[in-house]
Amino acid sequence: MTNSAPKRPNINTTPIDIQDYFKVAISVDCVIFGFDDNALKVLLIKCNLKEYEGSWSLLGDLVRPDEDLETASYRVLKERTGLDDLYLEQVQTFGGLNRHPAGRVVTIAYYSLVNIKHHQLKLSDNEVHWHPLNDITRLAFDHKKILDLCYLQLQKNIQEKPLVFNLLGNKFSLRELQHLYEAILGTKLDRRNFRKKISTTGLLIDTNEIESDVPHRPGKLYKFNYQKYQKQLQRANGSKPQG
Amino acid sequence: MTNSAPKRPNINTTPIDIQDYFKVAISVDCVIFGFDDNALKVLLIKCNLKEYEGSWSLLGDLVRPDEDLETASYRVLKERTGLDDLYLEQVQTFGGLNRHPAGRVVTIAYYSLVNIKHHQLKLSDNEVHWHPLNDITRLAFDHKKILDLCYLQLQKNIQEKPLVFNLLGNKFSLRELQHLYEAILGTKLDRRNFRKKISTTGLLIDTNEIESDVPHRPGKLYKFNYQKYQKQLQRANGSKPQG
DNA sequence: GCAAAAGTGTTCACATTACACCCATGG
DNA sequence: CCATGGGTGTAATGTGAACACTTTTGC
Repeated sequence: MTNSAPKRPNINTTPIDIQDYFKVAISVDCVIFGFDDNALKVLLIKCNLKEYEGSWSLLGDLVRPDEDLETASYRVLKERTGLDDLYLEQVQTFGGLNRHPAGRVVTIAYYSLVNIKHHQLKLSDNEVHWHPLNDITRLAFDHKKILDLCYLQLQKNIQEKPLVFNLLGNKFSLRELQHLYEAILGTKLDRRNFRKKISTTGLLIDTNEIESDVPHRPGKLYKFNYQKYQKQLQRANGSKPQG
Repeated sequence: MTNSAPKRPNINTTPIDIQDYFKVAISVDCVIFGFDDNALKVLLIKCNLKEYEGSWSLLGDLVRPDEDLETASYRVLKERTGLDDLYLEQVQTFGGLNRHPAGRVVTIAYYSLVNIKHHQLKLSDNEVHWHPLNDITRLAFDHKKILDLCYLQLQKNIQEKPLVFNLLGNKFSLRELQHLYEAILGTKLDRRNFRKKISTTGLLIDTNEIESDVPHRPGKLYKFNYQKYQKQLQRANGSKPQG
């Protein structure tokens, strides 16, 4: 913000009533990624605006007058997935003039990663469905653009921050984890190199359990070491360059 | 966004008139970095709100009703520096409830890099000044938080994208460039490794000129190879993982 | 000739890549 | 016994970090 109108008339050369500025609505849109059947999926809802009848859209809502952006995005996440202990990352803000038929709506995009199996029963609203990312070609509003950017952001982040564990169950095999990485990155990975890389992070805890019900030799099951991850994060931030 | 109120009453459990949502203002705030005297600087303006009298703030303005976010941010940049051929990067959006005394103002933060010498004469508004980044301890509103985040973003970006050349003159020596990197990263760099690294990018053009008026052996002067950089960008984006 | 910075290569540690075989399980 | 994936190591290559001496110029 905002050294706006009063004492600096040179900035706003065309005089506009200050009240004309306060006619925007803010929304949040959440790109909620899930992982199932070795495919990345996104939670979408049937759009209820006649302009986009039959289209799907991201999960979003207007930000309430008494609500800050984070509160709103976590509210949407909670309302749609029942989950409230997840990480939401702000990605970008979209403010095109005609992106919403109801008026000027500026939207802030967030993404989150959820375990499909953990909350699928809470999807009470049957207009909400998981869609394979690769099948999504069109969405309402500018939501396809938002989705693409959030996916790109996810691809970037996975290299630095192994937060993708949220997409898997509490316990998982290295195969599941590798398939997840492959789905996100859109590439095949070398099994031995992948396991070495993961193992050097030291972020996996061997549960001493193995898979069952797999039609092949069962793999070991691991848990994510959240504590150790938190400590690593703190160390990393503590040793940042000055500033 | 925005599957807002009408047909999905379960989302908004407390009924709020749709018009209550359209009472927000949007602003852009630009963190304009410059480089001079081997120090990173930021362009600040004296805040003209009585609530923050005497404080400095970032350069920002309300987004006009008929203006999208990019247009607004480039307008602010142009108005304050006279420059219109620069790169502006959106960093994050800040929407805290009480961040602005005039009402709910959600601001989108951008940063840009400008050459101080190239535009200093155009700073007609004498309430606008360059401030060494390291001297800035307080700003109006939440602008210190915004500044810190933009600086962090700049530090991240410099590793991947050598856009910082905008901070230097058309021709520059490797010493100037290294000092710039050191100022941004807040660290000392090894001269030989730095020159090797820069030289392998192939993005410098030897102008066959040398410095003058330096009290030591003059260094070669280089130009940034924008064309080659653009091509590298395109190649990099073309070979992205599928999506 | 002195101060100050330009210019220049090698070595080492570490990370990334490519690559192949035997093992355990379910069917 | 067959199919499927589990589990494992090594060599080659590339990348980042550390490090010292000679050269050129202004003063």
